[in-house]
Amino acid sequence: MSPRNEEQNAAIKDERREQILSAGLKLFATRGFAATKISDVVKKAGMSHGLVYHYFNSKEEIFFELLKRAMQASAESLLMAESMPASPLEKVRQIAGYILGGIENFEESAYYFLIVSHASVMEGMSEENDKLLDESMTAVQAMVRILSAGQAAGEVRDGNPLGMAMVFFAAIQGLAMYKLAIDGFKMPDPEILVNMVKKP
Amino acid sequence: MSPRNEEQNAAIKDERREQILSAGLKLFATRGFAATKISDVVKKAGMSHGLVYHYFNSKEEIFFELLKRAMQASAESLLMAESMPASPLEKVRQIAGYILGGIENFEESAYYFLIVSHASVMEGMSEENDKLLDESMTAVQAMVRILSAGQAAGEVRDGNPLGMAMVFFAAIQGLAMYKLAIDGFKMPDPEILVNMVKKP
DNA sequence: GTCTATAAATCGATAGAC
DNA sequence: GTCTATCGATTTATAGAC
Repeated sequence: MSPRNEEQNAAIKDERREQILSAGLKLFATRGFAATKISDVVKKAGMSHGLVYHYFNSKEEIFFELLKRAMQASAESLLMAESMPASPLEKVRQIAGYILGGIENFEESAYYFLIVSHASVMEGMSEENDKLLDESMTAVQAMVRILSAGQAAGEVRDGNPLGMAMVFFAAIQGLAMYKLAIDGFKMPDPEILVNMVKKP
Repeated sequence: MSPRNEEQNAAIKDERREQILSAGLKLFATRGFAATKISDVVKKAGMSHGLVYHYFNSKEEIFFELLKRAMQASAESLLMAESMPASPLEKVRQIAGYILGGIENFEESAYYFLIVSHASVMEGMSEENDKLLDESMTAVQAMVRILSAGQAAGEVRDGNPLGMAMVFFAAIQGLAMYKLAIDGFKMPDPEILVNMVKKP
């Protein structure tokens, strides 16, 4: 029988890593870092204890990789929405609809939002973690730019755009939490978030 | 030397319990239940390991007592605001200002909000815990009544009052998290939350 | 590459002295 | 009422066989 070549090994390696990350995503999101046991990840990923440590050096490393992806995903989707050909208020509407829709349908996005939430309140983590958290401001800054443009266009209320952006994301994080915590919770109309910033 | 009487013992007992609860409040709020070690509580409360277990039977019992207080406090303050002689929209304004002000000044209220957040995403806890969580709907229901009255009075936007109430509380929970997580974070203008429900 | 068995460290909780 | 010492269970991480 022929030995596996390097490409096949690399493919297996990627697949196993994704299995672990996929299992970790849901567990870390719903239970938090400390409350998630490696044995939970092992069980959900359907592999042995030792194999997880063959692909990741520690529990924190798994969480850290997920956090990195969460940051990148949120920053990218915000920057993409910002670059769309639409009015500022319409961009806000699209962003709200996109994110709340993703959470409602239990897509990965909901879990990623909660990963960020948990990371925010974790203290004493690696310096790299804190560095990543700073990057989370990319999405906030994009929203601030959109709201400022909306104010210039007379579509968005007067007031501090940063304050509005923070309330916007705070509400989304809180709603993501409710979605996981409250059985049968239905996401509210995204237009409620739009109304918050829409000029009367 | 005279022995302590029962009243003095009861006073000591109350004081020690409060020390433990006060330490636990901040730790559970900022780190979550699983990530908070009894040794952390011991250190912060300034007493021995064994003494904590003299006053509480388990780590969960400490958390549970705090959750009970959090639920009662939020329900009471909402019901009190509801009974005030003011227009529905003005009640919303007062509630938003009161809660955000409390969080801004790092009063206990911020920690209590996060206790509820953590309890929401904890699974496999005691049945009593779940029962308490149901009671958290008292505050939501009060807000729904206020918003409905506001709609009848033409002060509040049309739309599902429950959805607005959930976004309202979700935003507050998210902001409480930011306050603890982000160094130097300033609470936004409560009027942003009022704008969300105010009829144009 | 994958698994089982186990080491090493941590943590919640208890026992018993003062 | 309070403390120190320790048990017992759990959990992260590693070692070594296949």
